Amino acid sequence: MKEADQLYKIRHSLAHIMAQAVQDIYPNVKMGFGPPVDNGFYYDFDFGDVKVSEADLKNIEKKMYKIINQKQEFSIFYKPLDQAVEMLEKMGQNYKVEYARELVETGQAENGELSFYQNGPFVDMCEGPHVVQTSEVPIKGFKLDRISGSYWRGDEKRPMLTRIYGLAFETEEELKDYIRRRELAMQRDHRKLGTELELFLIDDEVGSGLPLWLPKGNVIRAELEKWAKEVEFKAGYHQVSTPSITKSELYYRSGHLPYYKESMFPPMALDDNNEYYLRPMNCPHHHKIYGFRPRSYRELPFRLAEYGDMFRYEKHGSLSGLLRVRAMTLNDAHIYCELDQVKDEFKNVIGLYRLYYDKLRLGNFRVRLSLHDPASDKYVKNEDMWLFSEQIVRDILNDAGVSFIEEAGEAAFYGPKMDIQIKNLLGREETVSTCQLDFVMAERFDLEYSAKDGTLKRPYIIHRAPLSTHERMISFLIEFYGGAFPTWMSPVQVLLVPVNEDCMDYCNEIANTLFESEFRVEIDDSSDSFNKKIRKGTTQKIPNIWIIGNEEVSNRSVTWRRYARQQNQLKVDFTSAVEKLQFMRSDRVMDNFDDVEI
RNA sequence: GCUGGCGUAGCUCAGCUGGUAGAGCAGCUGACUUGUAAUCAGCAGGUCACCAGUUCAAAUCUGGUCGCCAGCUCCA
Repeated sequence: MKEADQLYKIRHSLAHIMAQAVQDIYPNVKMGFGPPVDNGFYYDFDFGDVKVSEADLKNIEKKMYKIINQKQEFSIFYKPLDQAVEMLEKMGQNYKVEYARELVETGQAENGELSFYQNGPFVDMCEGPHVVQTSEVPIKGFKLDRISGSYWRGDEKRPMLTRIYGLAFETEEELKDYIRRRELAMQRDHRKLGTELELFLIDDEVGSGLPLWLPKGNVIRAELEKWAKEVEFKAGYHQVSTPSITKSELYYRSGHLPYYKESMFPPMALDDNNEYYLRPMNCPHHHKIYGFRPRSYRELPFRLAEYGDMFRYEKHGSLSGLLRVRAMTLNDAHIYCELDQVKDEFKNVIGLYRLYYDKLRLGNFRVRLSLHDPASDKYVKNEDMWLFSEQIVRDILNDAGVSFIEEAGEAAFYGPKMDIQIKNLLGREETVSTCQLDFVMAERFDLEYSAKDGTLKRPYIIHRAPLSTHERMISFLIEFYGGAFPTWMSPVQVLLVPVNEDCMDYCNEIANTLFESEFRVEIDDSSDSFNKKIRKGTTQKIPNIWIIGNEEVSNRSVTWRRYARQQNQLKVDFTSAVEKLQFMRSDRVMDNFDDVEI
């Protein structure tokens, strides 16, 4: 959506019209920002002591219809700062005054003049553009959606305003279509599917953000771990295991205390006069393994991998299903290497990302080069090192042909990152995977190696987690696959459905054979009807249903009904059916997609 | 943590303006043994999130606590 687009103008104009309607109903309201966004627009208001809730939206909408029908024209005028401030103050718009001053101070106002848009009696400081007349706004193409809080200027220390979101499209059809799509998307919500498919559980008595993985959900974790271990073995990683708890000293050394304290659970005091913390990250433990004895350059790159459990104290309101949790297991590894190895190692990690993402068919992401912010005290103070290592990562990404955007203030406190950002089905964007270049911890932990020239040098450290945490990765996979996993990851790989009792012997024989080959197989020998069994297996999104009737018994075959291709069943003899299944497992075939043949 | 909303059986939900709870699915039992998405019947399931208060009477009204949802802040 570009500024010149009609849709942009419509949404932007609707924000004004909504503010106008709100001001009409609540004359003392103060306005914050009101921009167009992806699906519509929003406007932030300070209602003072008046409580406004979703029940009030209808009323505001009605007012908006009236304004639109009055065919008011949008006109622009300009004022220098002092006159603008005077006018805004007279209007009681103190938030706008603050912003006007800032625009002029930072030179964002052209010729020091601020632009205002007026339609009817309503005036708002604004860059535009807008539609010419309110009649251009499709009266059935918008709908006030929801209401929420939002800090002024996104700063939690400043007042909380009330944000009203509206949906807006060029036609009523598009609006309805959007709402329909959103409802459909809700069916794939990982929290809903997690319960329906018995993947995980979050229990109040255990605690918010502390998921319990049910037997079926744990299969998915186990399969990802198995895969990661194979891949990491081939890539020269060593697997290690370290405890989830540590003394505070480790975190004073690493700098997590105090840098990271607010994201950590409070310490446990024990009678040995030490404080113990649940670990929020695995890195320090791995650094200790590196530092266990003197290292030689011959050992580098030295790669330590662990699916490590971590615990972070996330603010209550930000927890969400498996997407944001307080206990998680990270596909973690640390690569200790020389400076001239950094490039190759980082590129190899990018190779791993590509392997995993291609296989899982995760294509809808963006890559972010996360840089430090010199103005923030969140980061280790060493500007030269920051610029140096940021340039290394930038060069690597360019060399590897990765397209990315750069963002300041998103780095880890100890180094720049390459982050993979994915949007979930509600449109919330999160970092799934991250790869970080660390120029700080080696010194903090006094990590060294004997270089070829006999001197002691500090290794560089690459932190990487291509498969993310199980929690976040699996939440994306559930939503992306709609709960239908490929055979190799699926909690139940084959469901046998006998047509009648005479088929049971053959069914049991098949089940035993598959079980002996360590396939997850079930027989539906319940007294349900045949149709019901098919339905049950399908709603559980089991990838393969094998139907066994008299015909299959007599020629030792199976009728193979794939979840992804329910209309195209295969008749396969038993021996080759097992062979196919073996291949689907060993090759990790993504048979949950209907373009995949088996 | 902040703003707003919500909280009834395992799940999805009904229960009008206060008169101490109901359905479908799931579960259990029995009958039916079925060729591609719900066979029939019966049984069992809830201190209506929790704690106070108002009232003769609270799932319903008020306050608080906890939890969930959306957004903000923060982050894998």
